[in-house]
Order: sequence, then structure tokens, then C-alpha cells
Amino acid sequence: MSTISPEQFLRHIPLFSACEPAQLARLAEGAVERRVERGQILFQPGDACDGMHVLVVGRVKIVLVARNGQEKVLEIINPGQSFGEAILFLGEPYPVMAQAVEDSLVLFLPASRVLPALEADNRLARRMLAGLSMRLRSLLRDVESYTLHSARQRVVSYFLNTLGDAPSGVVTLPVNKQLLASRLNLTPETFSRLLQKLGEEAGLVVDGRDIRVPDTAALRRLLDTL
Amino acid sequence: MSTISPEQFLRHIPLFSACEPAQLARLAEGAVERRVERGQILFQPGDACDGMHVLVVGRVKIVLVARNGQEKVLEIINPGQSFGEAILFLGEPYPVMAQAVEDSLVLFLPASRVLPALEADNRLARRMLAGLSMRLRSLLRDVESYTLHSARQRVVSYFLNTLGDAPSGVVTLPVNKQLLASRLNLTPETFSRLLQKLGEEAGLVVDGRDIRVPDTAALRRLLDTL
DNA sequence: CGGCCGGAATGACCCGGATCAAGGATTCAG
DNA sequence: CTGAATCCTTGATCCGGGTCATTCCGGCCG
Repeated sequence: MSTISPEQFLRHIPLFSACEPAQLARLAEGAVERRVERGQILFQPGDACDGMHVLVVGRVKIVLVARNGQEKVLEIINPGQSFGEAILFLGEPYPVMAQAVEDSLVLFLPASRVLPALEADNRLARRMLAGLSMRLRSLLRDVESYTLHSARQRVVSYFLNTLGDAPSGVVTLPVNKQLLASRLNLTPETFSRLLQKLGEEAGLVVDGRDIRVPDTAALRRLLDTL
Repeated sequence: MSTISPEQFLRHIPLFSACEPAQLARLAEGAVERRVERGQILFQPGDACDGMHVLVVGRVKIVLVARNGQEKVLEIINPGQSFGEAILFLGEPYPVMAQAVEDSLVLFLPASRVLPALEADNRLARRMLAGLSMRLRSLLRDVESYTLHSARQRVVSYFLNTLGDAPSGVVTLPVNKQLLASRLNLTPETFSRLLQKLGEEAGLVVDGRDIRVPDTAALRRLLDTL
């Protein structure tokens, strides 16, 4: 993990790519690099929010935590993605926890830089609106799958979405199976059993984190089979 | 339902209240009044989105619709609330259906007016960001309750949220029970049974759409009782 | 080498809440 | 008043998926 130029990096992610150079420079100037190792917590429910984050290297999970300690993975952040910006506009404490799943490098952009940049550059504001809208839509899809789809449908959808429109292929899980299970809102046990059953029904072959899907169409047909 | 002045009306809702007068006037100028009667559909999944909506009078439900026709109420819109603005920034068709639950009056604001107004007035853009963030957070709460809370916890939370911090009070359901049940992600049957059980356990008295809660604290205690 | 530890698979069992099927209760039209 | 929607309740039954417990496997360290 070598040192990077925050400005160079930010320029290449969608949210900031249309940003005016002057604003980008000022944002990058205030950016703070945070190196966190696997398991370390970036913020917790209840923490005050005074900026937003962009993941440079590694992997971060965003998690809902219930009073009884139960956890539910909301999102798995990949390099180039930003997170925690929505709560910035509300002046409320974080409702979720962010924890590094692997050793990671994160850019922290303080609110004191972001908000003025939004005022000054309405292309940035426009991008931010689009970004929030996308996040809203993807949360909506989550709600849809939790409320209208069965566990097997969620698993099948995951593979179909990951594969795109390829007729066959190999899906490599981005994280370990328990984490992904939580993201799909099921227990590791059911996930394991479903993978097994999908092996019988659609020919999936599981090899560690690699899952070979020989026939996407067959998988898609399973979507209606409850 | 008498004729209204769109400009006057828009001025009084949070999203537009900080708007520059000139922009507000232009927005209002392009506004289209849509009168819809109970049951009528404002837009459906797949319809192109070319504007946003503000409810003036009546009540509208936002609904997820599955391939098999199953429905799930996402939100119940009250007068003064806007809806359908997020999808405006994505250039995608609506992912949900909007249907009038009562005879209603809706203002339609075409994208051709809204987008320029956002460009020209960054106070409006700022409000819009805050609005989307709030919607995001409330969807997050929904995900939380669907994935981490039991049916009874969702019902109890509904009453607690509606009552605020009053020690007791009467909650009048805004819509009929099947609709509210769907909003809470349960069947009418379970909702009915839960109301009955909460009557025994916390003294709730159900009288049509009015539910008397004699002891908020007792209700709150039930939150941990699974 | 053996012991340990986190991840994964598998089996036995249970339960929350859905489904299916009948009634009541209201409301409104004629 | 009568019929007919629509809404709500109540009972009987079922099942998807969670829980608990055990075993297995592949590192990895002493």
C-alpha cells in the first residue's frame, strides 16, 4: 500500500470526475488518509458524522446493529465507492457501523470541505443527487428482495446480477460465505444448503469462493420455481 | 376540492420553502394539476419518469409490485409530501407504482422545470439533497425492521413512533388495516391477531381505526419481549 | 508433528407467520 | 328492508427458514 495522490484518485471516481478542478483541489487538500486493518471499526451507530468516506484499497462492510447485538450486513463497499455521505446532510449520528473486512485505505473528506464545494460547484451537487438516488434505488431493491422474494430467489438473483447476461461463467464471492449470507439476509446454514440444492437443480459447482454457473438460463428459470 | 394557487402551495412545503422567488414562480408556472379518484393509478413500474409529484389533497400509496402480482406498500404519502423525485435523477423508468387511496389532488412538476431550477438555485439543490437523505434514512429504518425485528416489534414500534413521547394517547390509523398491514410487512390476519394480543398484554383498545394506548411505557417494555 | 481456530457443511428440530377457509360487521345502493 | 361489496376477525394447518449441535476441513503456529 504505497502513498497516493488524493487528488488523482478522486478525479477518477464517478462522483467527483465532473468536478471543477479548483473544487477538486480544495477537497483533496482537506482529505485525510486512514489506514485501517481487518476488523477495525471506522464508525459506529451513534457516532457523530462530520464528513464522508471514499474507499481506496481494501473492503469495508456497512452493518446494521440491533440492540441485542444482532448484525445485518447492508452493503459491501469496494474500492472507488463512497459511503456515509447521506447522513452528512442530516446532521444526525450514524445509524450504521462501518468495519474493515480486509486491511484497507480510506480517504476521509471532512464536511467542512465537502459542503462548501457543493455550494460552489453545482455539477458536483448534481452528481451527488444522482449518487444518492442510485443508493436509494439499490436500497429499494433490497427491500423488494427481503419482502417479496424467497431465500432461494435472493441467492439466484445474486448470481444472475453478478453474471450479467453471460450464458455461463464463474462467480468469485467477494467475501467469505457468512458475510455474503448476511448481506443476502439469510443464515450461513441456509446459504450453504441452498448452494448445495442449486448444484443439483442448476448444475452449480462450488469450489471454495469460486462458483461455476454452467447454464445461466437454467438458473433464471428457477426464479419462478419459488 | 377548490382550485389552488400552485405557487402559494409550493411555498409552504419544506422542499421549496427556501427556494428563490423567481425559481419558485417558474416551477409553479409549469405545474400541472392532476385530479385522481380513489383507486386510480398515477404511474406504474416501467413508466417513463419525466417529472416529480407533490400531493396537495388526499392520500397516495407507493407500492412494490412483484412479477406474480404480489404487492407490498412501501409508503403512504400525505398532503405536502413529494414523491418520485429520486428516479428523476437517474433517467430510469419507475420501479414502483403510485395509486390514489382516496380522491386526491396532485401537482405534477415536469423535469424540464425542476432540473433547471436546481441548476440555478443551490439552496433548492441543498434542500433536495437533504430530502433524498431523509428518504434514504427512512428506507434504512424499514430494512432494519424487516430484517432485525419481529412482526410484533414492528407493530409496537409503529404505535410508539406515532405517539411520540406522550405517556398515553389515541392513534388513529391513516388508512384501512390491510393497507397498514402491508406497510408493516405483514398479512391482515397477523395484524389483526397482534392487535388482539397487544390488547391483552398492554391494554390497547381497538375501536375501528382508533386505537387507544393507555400506557406507552408498558408498550415500550414489550419491545424486548420478542 | 499435533493442537487449535475460523469457516463451512450437515442433520434434527422448532416456531413465527403465511395460507386457506369460514364467518361477522359495516356500509351503501336500490 | 334486502342484497352485495368491502373490511375485519378467527380458527386450523402448513412450511420456509432459523436455531442448536456436531463434525469436518484447511490453514497456521508452537
